[in-house]
Amino acid sequence: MSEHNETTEDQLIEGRRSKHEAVLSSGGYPHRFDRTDLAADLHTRFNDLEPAAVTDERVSVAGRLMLHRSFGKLQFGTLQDVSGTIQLFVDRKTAGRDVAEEFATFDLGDWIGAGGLVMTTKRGELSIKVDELDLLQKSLRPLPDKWHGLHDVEQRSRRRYVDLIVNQEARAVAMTRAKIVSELRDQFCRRGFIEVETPILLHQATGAIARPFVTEHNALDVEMYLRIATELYLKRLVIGGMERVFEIGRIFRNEGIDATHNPEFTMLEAYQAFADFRDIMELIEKVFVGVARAAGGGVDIVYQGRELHLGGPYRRATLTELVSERVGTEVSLDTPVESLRTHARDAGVEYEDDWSAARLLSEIYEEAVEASIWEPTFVTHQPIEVSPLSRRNADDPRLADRFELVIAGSEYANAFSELNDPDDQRARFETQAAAREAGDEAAHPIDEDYLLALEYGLPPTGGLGIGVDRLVMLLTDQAHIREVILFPTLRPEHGAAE
RNA sequence: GGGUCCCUAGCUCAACUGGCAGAGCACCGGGCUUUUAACCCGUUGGUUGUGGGUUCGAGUCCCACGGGACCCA
Repeated sequence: MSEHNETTEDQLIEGRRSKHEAVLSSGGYPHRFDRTDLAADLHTRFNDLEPAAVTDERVSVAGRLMLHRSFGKLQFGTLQDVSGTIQLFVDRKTAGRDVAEEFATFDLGDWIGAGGLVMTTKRGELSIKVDELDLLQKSLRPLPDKWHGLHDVEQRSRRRYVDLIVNQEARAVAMTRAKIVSELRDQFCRRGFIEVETPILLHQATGAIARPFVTEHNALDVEMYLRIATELYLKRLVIGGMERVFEIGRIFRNEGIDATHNPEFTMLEAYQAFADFRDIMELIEKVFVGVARAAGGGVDIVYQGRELHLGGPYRRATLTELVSERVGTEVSLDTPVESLRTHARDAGVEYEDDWSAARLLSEIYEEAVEASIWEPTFVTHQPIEVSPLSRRNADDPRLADRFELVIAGSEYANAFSELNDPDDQRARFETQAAAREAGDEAAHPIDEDYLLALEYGLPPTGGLGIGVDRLVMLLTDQAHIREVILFPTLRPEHGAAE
């Protein structure tokens, strides 16, 4: 058909485009297509069909043409739909010349619809004996290598649609993520939690210790911030009497990008009135078991080549216990700072001279302990200094009734008995504000409106936050967050504007 | 922010210490009635990320820029 045989990308596109234009000038593409079956359903339904069988079952399927094999008068195609693949069998003799010739003009990647009888080949491959074909939409661009697919990590992220077309793994992760999120929602709804939506665009970024994205509202002529947590709004709702609330939402933190951080990520936060942090531990154990099952792997999984057990109960250990284990001797907030400095040094942890015992302990934990925890562990009773929104422990007010759930060396959940004393909360905010004054941009600002709300009374409440992306990584055995986010944040492709 | 490495055909990858840019897939042409990444035969396809420099000669060496990967902070 073409007089020149050039095959740069433009020319590959040109060949497809001329077929496309031929379709347009002869009436165009169908606006819809009646499909009777998904590929996967056909495989289930005709599982028992013996080789070389032809049924009288007429079906129609639709999807993308992924492979094409031609034998002169016989053609085979692999059609991929959302559920999987099914083979198309085109016999010039039975399908007719028109159908056979049309099929031969299709390019890999084209969206097609096909109708015919269900059959199996001599080798037993379930197929459709095609006698009707529709080209639903041409793909003007060639697909990546049919065997190697698309490997380039950057292109897989930038053109996720291509990744999804050619890489089965990418599709599986996306599907599993959807199941996980759906199961999370279900787990909380089933327990009487009400799903809510709180603002993303705020006058103050509160509820966590992180740098926000800044934007502006034109009509109000004010600077605004994208939320860094949903925490304080959800607690306002508990104050309002919505005793159990949760939100699964996008959170934005203006920080670096690495294997476990994307500037926008998904967090689930839930708050339960009349519960404390110990109740929340039990809740999380149940939720994680349910979610692991929904993800299809069960509670005993393998993450990055190593076994991991998500069936509870999980180990509970205080932060000071874990640090004591690490340094080989009993330490606590009462250990002299000198001695903690020595332990820090021995553990290779750098510190500043003005750090308190609390700060030294949490630093040793973060730098020298957390990464070595493998099986799920509730690390409890963080110092108050690093927990500005947590309730104090009744026995030792220097500690928070708080925990982090650590699995495979990273944090999957953060939870606590919520601080509901408005005066203590004000004092904590003021401490944070002082740190902010001293140059710590990420320190928590004072949220006067939240303090006002607290004065109306927050009942004793347990709350939690779960990093959904990391949970998906865990359950899909992915080492990088970009693999579980369909469109991860990237630099603009052709350099930054300006 | 610091360090190391990578960018070659649409895709996946080659090209010894600087010496004629190549293969497989895809595409195009031919053959083939049960293939499974079909196979066989024959073509075609390149501003080696961009811009400079060194050199008789640069994919290869140097500099800058763009994008990416990994490690560290």
